[in-house]
Amino acid sequence: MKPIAREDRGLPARIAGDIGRRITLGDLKVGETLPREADMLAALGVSRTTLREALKILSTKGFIEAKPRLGTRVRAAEHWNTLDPVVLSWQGDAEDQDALAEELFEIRLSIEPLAARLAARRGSAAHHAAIRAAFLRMAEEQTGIDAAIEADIDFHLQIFQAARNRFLLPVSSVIRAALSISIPKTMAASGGFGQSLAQHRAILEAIEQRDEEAAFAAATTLIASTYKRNFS
Amino acid sequence: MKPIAREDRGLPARIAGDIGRRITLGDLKVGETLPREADMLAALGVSRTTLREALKILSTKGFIEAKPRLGTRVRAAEHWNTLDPVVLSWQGDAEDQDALAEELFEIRLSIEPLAARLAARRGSAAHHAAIRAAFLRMAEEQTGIDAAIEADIDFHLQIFQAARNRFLLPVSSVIRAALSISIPKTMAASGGFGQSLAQHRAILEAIEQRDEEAAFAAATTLIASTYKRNFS
DNA sequence: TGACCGAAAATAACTCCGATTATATGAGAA
DNA sequence: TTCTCATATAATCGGAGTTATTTTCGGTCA
Repeated sequence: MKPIAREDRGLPARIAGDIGRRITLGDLKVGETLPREADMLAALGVSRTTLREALKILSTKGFIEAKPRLGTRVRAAEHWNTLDPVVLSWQGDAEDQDALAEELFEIRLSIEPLAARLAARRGSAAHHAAIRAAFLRMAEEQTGIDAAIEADIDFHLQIFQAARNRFLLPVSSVIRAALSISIPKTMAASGGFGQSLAQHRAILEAIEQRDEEAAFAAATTLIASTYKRNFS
Repeated sequence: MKPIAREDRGLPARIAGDIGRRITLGDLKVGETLPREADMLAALGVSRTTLREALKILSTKGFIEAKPRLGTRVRAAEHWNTLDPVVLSWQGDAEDQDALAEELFEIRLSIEPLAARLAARRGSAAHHAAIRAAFLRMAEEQTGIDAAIEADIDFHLQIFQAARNRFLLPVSSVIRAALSISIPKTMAASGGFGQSLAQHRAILEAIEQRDEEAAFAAATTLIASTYKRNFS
């Protein structure tokens, strides 16, 4: 299983990350036209193709917009594809991380119960088995803290898989990236782990019994209490 | 105001669309390695740079994965960035459009009430005014059917703007693309328009009075009844 | 004299091209 | 079995020509 998602492979991706981070940090401001192609080539020391691919990446993520004669401009934050895990990792360096985490919880509180409900409704037996397997790995005493975190993340992802909704999957990739950051913080509040485990079990059993409402409610409880542990 | 979002500008984007559609249509199957660079160059009649930028676009949308010596492979559908409006438009040509529309309604039913609640909680006066303006344009008798649809879409988008949640915005761009397809169908069920208008008004007033629960409930009602009009 | 319209120039992104470099895989030998 | 090397393929490079859009300048009409 790969660590998280290293999409920083390749020179263009790294260049795109450098520029993207400078944008999220406010170093490059919205509306500003960044240097001309020729100037950036000299500054970065890469070839035109590499730079162009980097800019293409930023463009598909909604960060920039290139027009002839005008140059390449930084687009407003509302156009950014915040759900892209890579974009999220760029924003992870920004200073308003608490606000970002709170906004993420708002959307998780809305999405994860839905995923649990759909997983109960139309998840296959194989899907349910995968969820259970992740839970067992998580509950296993012997597993170390890192493996438990990995299993926790996998538990949530398997629920999204079981929901069989194509619009849910891209959201899950964000949640994966976010969980890998927030779970350790949650774990640190020791004693919370036992409670968290019981809440995970409640979700699992509701899904296996195809009790949609119970699954929805259990997921709501879990996210809400996780939210409280992180913000109070 | 721009028509919807013409991201088909540029030759690489068109090539990417051609290949992307072939993937969503199942012409190119998952796991399959598509032809070598050199062969595709000849088949498409474009330059290497153009093809590479097209493949880069597909890569950022999670459609393909390129590795030296192995070739470029089609990734599984669960990696696709379905929330990308462009990807949605590609899938619009696929055959299982009804299932896709149903999945979209599932997520809208979960997301839009949240957006309405947040808009009521922390939307500024300017945000609320923008929502009201969209509603008035929509209610105006004189406006033609096309303008009314445009206003309807704008109404929903303004709510997402007012919600001030960065993770909600990328979702809204999908809903915009989807609404432009589904609304005409809904409108066709004539008589529904009057009811729909009243439901929009209920959302607007709840938001303006900062009544979070009422806004949440009203949005739920609207989406649910829209769903029923489309699927029964 | 002032405002408006049209054509040309300037600028920057866009497209194309062929060569070179890096890397991963698989075959063959130790 | 393990290590090494050949090979196929994507990744990177740099340059030249093309296209599109804005700006500016010149002319015309009121």
